[in-house]
Amino acid sequence: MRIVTWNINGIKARLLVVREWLKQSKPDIVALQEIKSIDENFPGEAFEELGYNVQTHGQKGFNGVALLSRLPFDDVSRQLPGDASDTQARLIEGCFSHGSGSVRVCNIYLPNGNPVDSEKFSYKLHWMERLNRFVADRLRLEEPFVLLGDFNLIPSDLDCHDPERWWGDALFRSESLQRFRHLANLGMVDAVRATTDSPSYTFWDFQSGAWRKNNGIRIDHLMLSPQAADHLDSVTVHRELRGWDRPSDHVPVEGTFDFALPA
DNA sequence: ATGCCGGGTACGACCCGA
Repeated sequence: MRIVTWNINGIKARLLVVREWLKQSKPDIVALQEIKSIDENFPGEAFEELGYNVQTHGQKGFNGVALLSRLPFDDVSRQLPGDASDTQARLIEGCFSHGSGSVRVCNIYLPNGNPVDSEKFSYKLHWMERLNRFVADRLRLEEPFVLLGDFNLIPSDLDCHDPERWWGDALFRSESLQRFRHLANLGMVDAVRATTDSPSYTFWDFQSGAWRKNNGIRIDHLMLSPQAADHLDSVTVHRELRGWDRPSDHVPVEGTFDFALPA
């Protein structure tokens, strides 16, 4: 089973590119972030035509996440628990059966948090604390659980072309990293770092020729429960898509799992 | 280079992203 995360930076602007890649690559489950669309305007039929079931958690103008799946949804939930006043659409989770069991896939668009002297940064830190409590609950289920998406977080110097330039940014500073590392301490495995020591950037800014200079960062992640990590075969960062016409600034990151085999 | 691009809303600039 192939499970993908991809921040598409606007479904309206990216529909042709996303459809073309899905036709070529045919992944099983796709987690999209920054759809920048309300549910009613999301072009679900364009993906149903390609064989996908579609669930969205949209918002006008900004944010918004969606799940596409060849497998039917057994269950869907939206919003991160822990703050009823939070109206930003940043999480959607689906459960799927695959013959020999089930997998839970949680798609997140973690807040950026800049500038760090604003309430945006405290919102990010509180969001991460809520996420950690949510993941701790999920891990008690002791089932295959894939937490994936745009984490807006650079895990280490290795994940950054120019660490000195980024250090201190909301994506790469101690308060953010401390909360991200808590996920690993709970037992969640970074799928890319479990399988490679190469930098594996997932984002290159539109500005300043960042792609041409390979001035990238790794901020889109698949984090796996032990029961999911035991079935991980490989991870692919589809960096070639950054060179397509009208690309997103992020590229798809894909995990391949063999859920047919016993752990 | 805390906005150089690119996308959103809405139709003229302004907000937002990482």
